[in-house]
Amino acid sequence: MEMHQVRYFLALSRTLNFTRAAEECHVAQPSLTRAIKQLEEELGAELFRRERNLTHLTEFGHRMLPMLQQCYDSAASAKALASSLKAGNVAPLSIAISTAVDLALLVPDLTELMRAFKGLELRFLRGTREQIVDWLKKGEAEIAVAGPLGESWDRLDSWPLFTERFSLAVSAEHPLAGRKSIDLTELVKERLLIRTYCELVSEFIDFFKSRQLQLGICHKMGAEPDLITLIEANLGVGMLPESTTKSGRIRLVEVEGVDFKRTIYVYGVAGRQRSAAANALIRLLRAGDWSAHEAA
Amino acid sequence: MEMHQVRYFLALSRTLNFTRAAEECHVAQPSLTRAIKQLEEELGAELFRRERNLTHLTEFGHRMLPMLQQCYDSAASAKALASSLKAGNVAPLSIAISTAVDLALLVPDLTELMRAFKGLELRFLRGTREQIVDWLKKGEAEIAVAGPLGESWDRLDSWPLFTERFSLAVSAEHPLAGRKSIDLTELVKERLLIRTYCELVSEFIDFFKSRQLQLGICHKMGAEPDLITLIEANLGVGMLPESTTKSGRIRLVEVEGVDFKRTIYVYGVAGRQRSAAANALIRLLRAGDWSAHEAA
DNA sequence: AGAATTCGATAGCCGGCGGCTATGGGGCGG
DNA sequence: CCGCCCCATAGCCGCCGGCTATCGAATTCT
Repeated sequence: MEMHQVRYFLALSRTLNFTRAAEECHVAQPSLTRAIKQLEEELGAELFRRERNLTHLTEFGHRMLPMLQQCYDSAASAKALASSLKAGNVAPLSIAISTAVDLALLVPDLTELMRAFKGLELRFLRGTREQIVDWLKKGEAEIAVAGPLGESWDRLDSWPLFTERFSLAVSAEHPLAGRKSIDLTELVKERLLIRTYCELVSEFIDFFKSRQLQLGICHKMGAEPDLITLIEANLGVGMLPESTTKSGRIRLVEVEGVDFKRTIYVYGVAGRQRSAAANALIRLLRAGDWSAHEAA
Repeated sequence: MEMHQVRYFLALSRTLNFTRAAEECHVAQPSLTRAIKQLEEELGAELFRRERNLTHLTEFGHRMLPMLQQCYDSAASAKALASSLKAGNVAPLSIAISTAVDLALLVPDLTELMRAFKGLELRFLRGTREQIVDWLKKGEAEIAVAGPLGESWDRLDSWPLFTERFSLAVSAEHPLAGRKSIDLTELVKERLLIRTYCELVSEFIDFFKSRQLQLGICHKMGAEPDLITLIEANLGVGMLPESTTKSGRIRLVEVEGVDFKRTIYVYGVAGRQRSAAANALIRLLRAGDWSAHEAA
């Protein structure tokens, strides 16, 4: 079954006249006649009853009409959507963001971006390092914002934005809440909430091992807001990057002897064309003022 | 946009590998490559991002996928339905029946027909003489059962079934109910219900005119059951063919001097192939025993 | 009745398009 | 480093869908 046969069939089912249907399709009448014949042969039954001025669809043709109509319509709407996409340029911008990065960091630049690209549609993908690299590879995300993604893929274009310190976050009701700083050994006694989604989590664990320190009971958290909730409820404490938005019911405490830092990067894929919006966002992020978070 | 391009596109969007998609479609890889290129050119944007083992749909390709899938699916289901129709032979039989003919007349033969053609689907069209001829012309009905359709179309194949008399039907409460026969002049004083849908209605009117008789107030009825209802309610009387099914609350009275008859025919269209079921029904009807209705 | 018109089918020609093979080039893995 | 995998390109060939011309039959007009 070929598309032109479907087109001719639909025209003929409207006009019920081979000559006029052919005109409508801008072909000669014998071409249309032959196409209909072929279609009938392929389907195994007559579609039309030819009777000069009484030509009409057979019962069989009647049954075929809706499906062939749908076939043609969906092809037509595909073309229509294609040209509307090209005209309106409504290509959405997909951004992968590490679960360990606070979206609030991007808000000012996203606001600016939306001002520049009216009607731009954003799509946010949240996940771990592995997922982010996968999304970039498969083109499901055009750019990504995350901590270090390692050497997992050499086609990553990366631009550092800023480097920030971690510090201990505790509930306002927590015994340590009033302290300005504590010692590393004090931390071990606490119920520490592990940010399993953090790019540096394995380095973090290794850090304790290298100091011969045994961590106590830890909850493994899968999302930053969940972690914040538990800290607020005083069910644990957590080492949080300073850029993370924290509520008023949380206090920050410096931990002596821990000089843990992370760098946030914006990533793209080398050798892959990016949309104008994606390039603009990269430019905005790189030009942004990150001094509020920058470690001394 | 051609069907093979759509087919190749769908295969490629599954495999994400030009070589394997080509194998799936049983064509050489360059053929598929070219087809995809053409499709992309027609739609005005790239459908795939070619990256060896990371080849994937672009955002644009993602948007096109559902519609092209639907396009292909509906073509496929058209073919599927076609072969299932051919195998199961479930072509419905469309029968046009005059509003003036009681369906009960056909019931015995229809019962027999259904026994012979298990799973046969019937479609009944009810209408006036003009509608019936139109349905036959346009192929919307394969056969028809009605009174005389006139010389309106010379391609009508017609077979008479029986000829029957008309007589006067009145309510059991009507003054004439007890009478065996009345004179034509008595009829004129009654409120006569006119069967506008009857093939013989104009002949009927002409009959009165030719006798110089002025009809009184008449209701114009559009359907036989409505007419029966009004007679039962004693809101009028009607000249009904004897084959019409009447309830127990209706009495028949002969009208002297009126020898009005109608013949019921089964019709087909000359030079048009009929389904086996249609031919069988014609045969059944012609072979039927109509003596119960036949005028003396 | 005869002429003109309409409508679909047929015959036959031609060019383009979709099929193929062979091959190139570039990136990835052993 | 070699070989393989994957896609693109070049170029050839045969089919298929386009066309014109024409016919036959049925319908309409004169």
